[in-house]
Amino acid sequence: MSEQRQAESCEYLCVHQDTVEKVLDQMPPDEMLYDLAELFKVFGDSTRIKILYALFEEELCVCDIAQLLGITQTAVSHQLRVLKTNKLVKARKDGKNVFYSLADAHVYKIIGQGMEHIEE
Amino acid sequence: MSEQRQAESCEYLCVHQDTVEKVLDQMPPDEMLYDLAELFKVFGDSTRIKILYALFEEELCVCDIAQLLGITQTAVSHQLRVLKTNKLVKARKDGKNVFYSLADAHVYKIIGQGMEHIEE
DNA sequence: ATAATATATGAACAAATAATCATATGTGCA
DNA sequence: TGCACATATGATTATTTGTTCATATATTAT
Repeated sequence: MSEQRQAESCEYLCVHQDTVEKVLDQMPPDEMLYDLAELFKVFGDSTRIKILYALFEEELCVCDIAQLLGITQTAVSHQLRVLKTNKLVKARKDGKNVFYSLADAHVYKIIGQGMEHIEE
Repeated sequence: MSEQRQAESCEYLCVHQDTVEKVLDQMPPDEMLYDLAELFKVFGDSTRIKILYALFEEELCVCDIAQLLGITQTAVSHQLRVLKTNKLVKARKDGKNVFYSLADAHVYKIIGQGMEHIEE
């Protein structure tokens, strides 16, 4: 069926068939590219970026983050859930508080690379 | 005004004030974090990720990309515009064709870091 | 047990966005 | 000049998504 859609999409065939096939060979599976987009989507929101950046320094509880960013506790909780689901932060419960911290070093690296790009 | 919202956001002050202030000191300006989110938003769509990945190999014209991904030329053009606006791809005109290629090495690096994270 | 606080969650709403359709622009060729 | 093709663009629409509001859950102290 993918063949059909391709046929529809480009009727007049300017296409360099050999090039297209070569590139197609080296493309990762669709599912992986989809997951990758999903990951970047998580970074693609300023509230979540701010949360991640705040956690660069040290672990913070939900209410700390809310005050830090000047947004409601509810909004923070929702976004923390997104970040946690995508394994970008981890949670540590301590009494009534839940302290969040970065899950691993990839978060630094990804954000770092992004920073480099916009600083041009 | 930011002060007011902060006060509203956390009425019961579980907040560790010293920690919050320390983190606040080290946060980049809001505008930068906003730009950063905008950049990642561009990577946060599977069509655009596929286009970028396809361009890893070599430059491609619009119609090549359309066939490669099995989507319409119009959809490709729209997304290429987003990518170009954000300086992730550059265009080279050759007769009726417009060939697109990656704008710089950051694209590789950012996607590479993302890949590392999902491969776990 | 009850009250107070910290966090989480579900539903609803508003804003953002990606694809589609129709059409415009630009380029090469007869 | 006129036609065919490659790409771009504007408007519309359907979907996604972030916030808010109301409320639920969990923990501590009285």
